[in-house]
Amino acid sequence: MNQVFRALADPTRRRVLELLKAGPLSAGELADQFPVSKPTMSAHFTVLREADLIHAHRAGKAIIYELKLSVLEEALLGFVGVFGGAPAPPQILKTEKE
Amino acid sequence: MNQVFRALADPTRRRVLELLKAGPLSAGELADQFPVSKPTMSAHFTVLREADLIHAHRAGKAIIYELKLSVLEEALLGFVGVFGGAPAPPQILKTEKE
DNA sequence: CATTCATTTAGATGATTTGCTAATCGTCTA
DNA sequence: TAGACGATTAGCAAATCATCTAAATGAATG
Repeated sequence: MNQVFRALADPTRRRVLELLKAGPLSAGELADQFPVSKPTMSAHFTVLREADLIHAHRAGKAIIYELKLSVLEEALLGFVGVFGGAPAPPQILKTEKE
Repeated sequence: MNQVFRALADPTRRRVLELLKAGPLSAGELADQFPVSKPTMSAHFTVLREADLIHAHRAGKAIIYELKLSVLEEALLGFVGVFGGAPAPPQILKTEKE
């Protein structure tokens, strides 16, 4: 869980997760969305992978990343859950894609 | 919001928030719970204050800290909420907003 | 099988973070 | 008003982080 919060501390990495929520993308497709070099993006992917927030697999020359939504939700909701007090958090925002 | 995630990236600071959820505590009472020096804890409090996650007020010699639960919940639930199902928000890659 | 393409690894650098000790700042109290 | 007390600020060292360019790797293709 510490690694999840570490990973989430960087805006670039949070944005990567947001892009990935729409569906899997290759390292290159992701990198194209940011104003930093590909090696830098590769390092960000490593941090996200170590936090178990994304999963990678090779498809030909490309490497495809996909979001592990349940890990993200469990970490964040789990932490917020500790603070059970005020307005009850709606727990309905699970995997309701369309 | 970036500052909130930055603040949450450190385990000591997350633990401070958890201790504070039970009620306000002075800087010294908080510091007693951790194996680091008081100046170091003071620096952590500064980070939490800058993220607007805690509020400080003086009571005699002591400085009392209390959790701002709504700020924490809004940041975390707000972020998790983005992962509810809607398509990726069109956003420009300039990183950072505040 | 040499080349090209997608991505990662290596190695370096400047910025930021975390931690310390020593010194200082407010506030209370004898 | 002089200490004592709780906490913060100053100043510094060590570790980590985000970033870069150049080089290496793995897989497809002519």
